Amino acid sequence: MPELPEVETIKGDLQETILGKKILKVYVNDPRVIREPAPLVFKKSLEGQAIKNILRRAKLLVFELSNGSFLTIHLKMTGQLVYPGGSKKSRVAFYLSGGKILDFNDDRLFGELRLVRDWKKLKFVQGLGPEPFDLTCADFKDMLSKRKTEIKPLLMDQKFISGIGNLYAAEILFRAKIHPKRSAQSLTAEEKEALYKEMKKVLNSAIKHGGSSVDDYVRVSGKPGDYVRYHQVYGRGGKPCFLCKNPVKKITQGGRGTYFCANCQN
DNA sequence: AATGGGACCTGCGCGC
DNA sequence: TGCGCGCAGGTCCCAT
Repeated sequence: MPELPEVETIKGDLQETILGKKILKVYVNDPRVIREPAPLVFKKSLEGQAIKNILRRAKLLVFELSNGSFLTIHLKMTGQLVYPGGSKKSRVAFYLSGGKILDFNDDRLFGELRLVRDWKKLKFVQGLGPEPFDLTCADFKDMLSKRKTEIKPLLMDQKFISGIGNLYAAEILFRAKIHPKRSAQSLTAEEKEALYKEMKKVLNSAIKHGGSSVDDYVRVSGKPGDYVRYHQVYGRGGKPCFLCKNPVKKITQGGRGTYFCANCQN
């Protein structure tokens, strides 16, 4: 599940491999992933464009093209970008200058590709909350004080703060020793500060280790990210907590699985 | 504002 | 061996 660290890793990988290359041909093998414009227009408009820049906002990748338009890619759950590619299973194949192929793979077809004039005008982008690394601790504390909702779903709310998903919300809360069902505004000043610090630490460390390869996520090279070995709770239901040895619990919050240690997180 | 559910999808692991 | 089922979670959308 690509979250901020995975998408940031992919951005870096792409910058090292395909930045400046020209898109010669686009093969849309499954039109369902092309959200706008119509798949044939998407293909024809992209062909001939060079990739001038690659950005990330929240979990969205943005390619700036030579004619000033933007290709946006949201990997959602199972999307992958692989280079050099050439898989028969690719949903979209981009033939690049230099003779190699960039594959967009996506088993579950949740991914979304768009070609737009101005990516910042996308409704999804307009609704995004601040990037975790753009926030001061004071801002963050203030934002938390105004919300009564449970802290874990709130961390995953892209309108509140952008880039954190189910996996990193669990890991951050464990390290901050905060129970996932606590109301945001019930947190003490110390807890809010711990949450802010651990949020940045976890995200930075995950980026440094190339993200977490659970399920389908791989780096652009096809190799896994390394951060799974630092996971404390995610995916460890029933296994002993690394700190206190009590079994890690799994509950459902907002329809999503939440892993936590009921002894260490209060 | 908050909360809960369904929808979009497919691959996987489970029980039988 | 194979079948049916539930589950995985990012985002949108609707209902309450």
